[in-house]
Amino acid sequence: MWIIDSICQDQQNAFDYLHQLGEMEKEAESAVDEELNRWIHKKEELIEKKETLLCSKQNIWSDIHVEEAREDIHELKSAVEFLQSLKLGFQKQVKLSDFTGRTVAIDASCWIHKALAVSISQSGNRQRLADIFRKYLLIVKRAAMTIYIVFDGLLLPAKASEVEQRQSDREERLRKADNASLSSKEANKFRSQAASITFDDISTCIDICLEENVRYVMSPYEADAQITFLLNNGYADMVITEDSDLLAYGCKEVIMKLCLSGEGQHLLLDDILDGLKLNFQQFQNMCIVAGCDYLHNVRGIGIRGAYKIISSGDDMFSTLENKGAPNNYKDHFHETKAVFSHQTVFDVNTLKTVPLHMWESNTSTKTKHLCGKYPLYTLACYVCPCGCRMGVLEVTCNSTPNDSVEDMSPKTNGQEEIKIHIINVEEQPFSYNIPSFPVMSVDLLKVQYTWNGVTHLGVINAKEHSALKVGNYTCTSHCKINIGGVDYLVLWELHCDMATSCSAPIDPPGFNSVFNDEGETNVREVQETHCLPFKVLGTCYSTSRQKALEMAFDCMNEYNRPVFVKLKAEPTNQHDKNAIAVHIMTIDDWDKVGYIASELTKYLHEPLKANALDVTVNEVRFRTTFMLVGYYLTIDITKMGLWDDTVIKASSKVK
DNA sequence: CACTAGTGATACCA
DNA sequence: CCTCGTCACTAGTG
Repeated sequence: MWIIDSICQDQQNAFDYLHQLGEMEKEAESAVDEELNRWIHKKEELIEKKETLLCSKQNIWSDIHVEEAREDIHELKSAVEFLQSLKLGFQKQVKLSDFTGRTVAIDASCWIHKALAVSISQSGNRQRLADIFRKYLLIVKRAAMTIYIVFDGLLLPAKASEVEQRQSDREERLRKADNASLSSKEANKFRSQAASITFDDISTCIDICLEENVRYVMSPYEADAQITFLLNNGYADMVITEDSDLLAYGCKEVIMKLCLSGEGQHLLLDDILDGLKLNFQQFQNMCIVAGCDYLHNVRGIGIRGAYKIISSGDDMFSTLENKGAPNNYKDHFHETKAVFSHQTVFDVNTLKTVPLHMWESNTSTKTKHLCGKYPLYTLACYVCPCGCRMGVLEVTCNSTPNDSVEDMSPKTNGQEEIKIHIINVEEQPFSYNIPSFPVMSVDLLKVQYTWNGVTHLGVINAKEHSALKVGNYTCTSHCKINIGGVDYLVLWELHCDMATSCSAPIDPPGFNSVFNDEGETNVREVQETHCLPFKVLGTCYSTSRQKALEMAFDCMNEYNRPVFVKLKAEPTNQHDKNAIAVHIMTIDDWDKVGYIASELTKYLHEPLKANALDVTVNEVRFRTTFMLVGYYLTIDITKMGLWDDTVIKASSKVK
């Protein structure tokens, strides 16, 4: 604008100026060009860098097999769905009590994750984690099963993109949670989705295992491989887990989807193999061909495609190449197979890390590295099978698999009994942080003891043996430990040779005799009755209802004490004059926990008035699906004569 | 038609 | 600083 003005006022000057401007523009242009070139160059650099990164990402897949195996889970779930669709009937609904006396290995991570999600969605913090974890533990204990809890091991460096993706997902959810327009309840739900397991959480759960005298194993890498090892070597008979990938590892007997009522789905690998007419190797191949992360499935090959290829008996690699598999597919396939077969696990007997299955002699060193000999050292914790105390063992692995753990393995078997004489106990405990695992720390006391006439240095758990005196002891659980370059023997479990006091576990309060009989007598005397389950709605409406139901759950499952139910019409209910509320009594008071579905109330009013209904608890169920977390109640309503078909239909339709 | 890949919605009563 | 969802449905493909 101003230039037009000046043209009008002084043409010559203006033209000069325009000329100048033109020169300036030229300069500017070349400057822009330069800048542009710089950026183009930079872009090329970045692309190059990105390619290098991508390349190295492929090369270091050994480090990330934990992440990748996670992908398998997804695919294998569809494998199970597929099996279901074949209607093989391999899956049976069972109760845990059917397995009394068996030894079970449990994948702890699914419980922790579930419990954490519940805790945060309910209260916004992690406080209830311990509570819920213990509940799960107790239902297995109550079935009188021997337990091995298996925790996931050290985290390996994960794929950068994967981690970023997950991180951003989590941040997105947290951002949603901070949205002010949401109620605190909704916000907590978003937070629960963003929650991730921390070392503290694991520590909490380990403490619970110790308190409950439950053996646990810290797996060097994946819990799944560790569990498979326990099963293959007879340390456990069966598995409890949420994931079906245990089947692909070769676990024979799996219980999935265990809920707090003690019910779950029971799977036998042999049934599945029979049904599919495959041997185990073929089954495992099928699972891999159907796709996992670092060995992505060939586009267009899903679970059925994989099944067809495997069951046809043709050479699967040529078939897959025809379908567009990349050249290196075969190599990657074998590497995947190795991770499934030879992943490093912890041998609870020899206290060494070993491959899940022995290596074939001609396996390349490179492939061996892929299965978890990589870290310089790892750690395994266990509770000795004879006693109840924890043993800790530091296992150092060399980076070359061949001379893996020979030097560092303890000379003594941790379960072998030794008779010792303690001659000196230091007064001041010191805290020992277990290397590479930040949360595990124990307070130890240094002691001197003689064994076979030779004096040794040892340590004892300060908490457990605070009042330990000099004298003769039998040690039933011990392991070697190295502190500041000095070897000590950790004496986990000590029995004084003179005293034989043994504190029995405390039984839950015995309500049984008082209540057990009367609840059932009424039902039995009535003949020609018909019992129908009714779902109770609105149980998650308020925390008071949830609290009452939680109490009911504990009464039924922990104390074997009956819970009484009654129906109560609410003619004064503002929304529906026909409303029928459901009340339960646990200890001494009636609590309203929900309502009968509105479409069913009309069938109940008359017999209710006539006092002709008998109402009992069918089940209290704890559910943890997305956005739906809490205790749900189903009641049985029994009446004289048969329920009408319309009622049966309507009742089954509810929710 | 059989199968796969991708997407979106999911919850709380009377 | 820190681990995992699932179902039902649809559009697309060979």
